[in-house]
Amino acid sequence: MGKRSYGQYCTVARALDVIGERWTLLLVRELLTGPKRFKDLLAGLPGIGTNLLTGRLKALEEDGIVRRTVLPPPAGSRVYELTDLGRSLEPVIVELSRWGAGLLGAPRGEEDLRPAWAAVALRSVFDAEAASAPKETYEFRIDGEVFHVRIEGGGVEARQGPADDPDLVVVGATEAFLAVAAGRMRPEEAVEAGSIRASESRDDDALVRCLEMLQPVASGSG
Amino acid sequence: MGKRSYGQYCTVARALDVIGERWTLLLVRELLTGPKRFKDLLAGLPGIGTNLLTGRLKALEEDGIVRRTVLPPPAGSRVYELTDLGRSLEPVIVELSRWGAGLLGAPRGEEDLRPAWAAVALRSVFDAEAASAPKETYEFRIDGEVFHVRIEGGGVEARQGPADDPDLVVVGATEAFLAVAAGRMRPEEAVEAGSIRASESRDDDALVRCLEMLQPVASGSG
DNA sequence: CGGAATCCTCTTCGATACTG
DNA sequence: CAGTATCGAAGAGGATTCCG
Repeated sequence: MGKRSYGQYCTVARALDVIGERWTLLLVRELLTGPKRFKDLLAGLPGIGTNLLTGRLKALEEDGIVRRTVLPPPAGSRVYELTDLGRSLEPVIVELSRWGAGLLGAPRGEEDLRPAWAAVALRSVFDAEAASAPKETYEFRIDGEVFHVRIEGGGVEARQGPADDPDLVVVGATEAFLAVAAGRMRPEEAVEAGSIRASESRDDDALVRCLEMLQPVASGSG
Repeated sequence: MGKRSYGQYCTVARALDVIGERWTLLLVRELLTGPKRFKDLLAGLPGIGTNLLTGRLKALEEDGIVRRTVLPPPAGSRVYELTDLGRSLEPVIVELSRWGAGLLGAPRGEEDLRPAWAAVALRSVFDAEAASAPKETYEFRIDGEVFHVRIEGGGVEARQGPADDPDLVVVGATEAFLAVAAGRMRPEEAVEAGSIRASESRDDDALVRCLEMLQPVASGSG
């Protein structure tokens, strides 16, 4: 069966023909921070069901957005990762994240909460400020999971795993990072309250610079 | 019945909870160029069905993205328009459009084709170059429908209707504009082939500047 | 463990017809 | 025109099972 299409010769419609179905962009979000195994994806997409995940992955593979690979030893696990075309969806996710940040109030009852989602939100906040930022690398330890954000040449990369030689290591809870990224809490508040703290820092200014980049969102988004 | 939600405390998921359903972002695309009546929306979203359009509009109204208004006299028609929150979705549409441009080949058999979609695609191309651009206004007459693009202070606005005092008026066919916006055809080619032409211009350089802004995409997107 | 396939129920979609 | 009502078709989603 051919997939459903809007049947419009339009750039936006064509994009949505490919990545507009339910779960698809969240699947891309999961892969944005690095390759993932099938069961990792299942865990990051609560409620999707194995059949649907299989179907989406197959469609994305056919469209050249996702690729199956085997991780180098000693891992050796079969994983899914984004192709270049898939990674070029990053600006879409970033804008969605920035828009969604304004709608994100307090967690509702029984809503899932994962460290990786805070990493994506942080990435979209830094993205807005990266143009005027110096080259810098931050490591985030969010509820035990480790990510790093590299800011360089106006671009931003957020990936899972530790950074080598980070300028700053920040430790905190998922909800605190999300509250800051969504502009619900000023970064200094979070630091003062102890829900976010610098654990290692190359120089004292690194934390200040990091917080300054997170700052504009708090005031900017209405 | 509450609407379906991913149930994730995540900025991206929250955005998709609101605008992730089928047709919703295309509906926003339609309103991006200005207020529209119900039947205009139906015409711009072939295949949607009246019940679904009604439902989507109602949901968007409840979420503060769309507002019902009456156009000032002599029009006096009931229309739907974007709120500020709705308009802030523009970056999302722009990025989707830029991503989709790379996938947009030649029109497939029986695909719909509307002038307004070319206007949206043009807007997303200009958006990338607006930061370094001077203040300028272009009027586009696409298969008889009139739009204008205003570039000012790094921002871009694309709306339906004529511009007052445009620096340049460009006339052409929908498909030609889309081919250029998608990078399938270099702007000078389109001009040489006569499928796009300047009908009025404040100075001779206006067309050159306009084409230069359209140029980088042709080479940039694979 | 990593997935694919099946079954069943529910919701949503999409097209048409109908009403204020 | 601007919607509501209706109904068959398609997709979502949860459980379970099978296979390598």
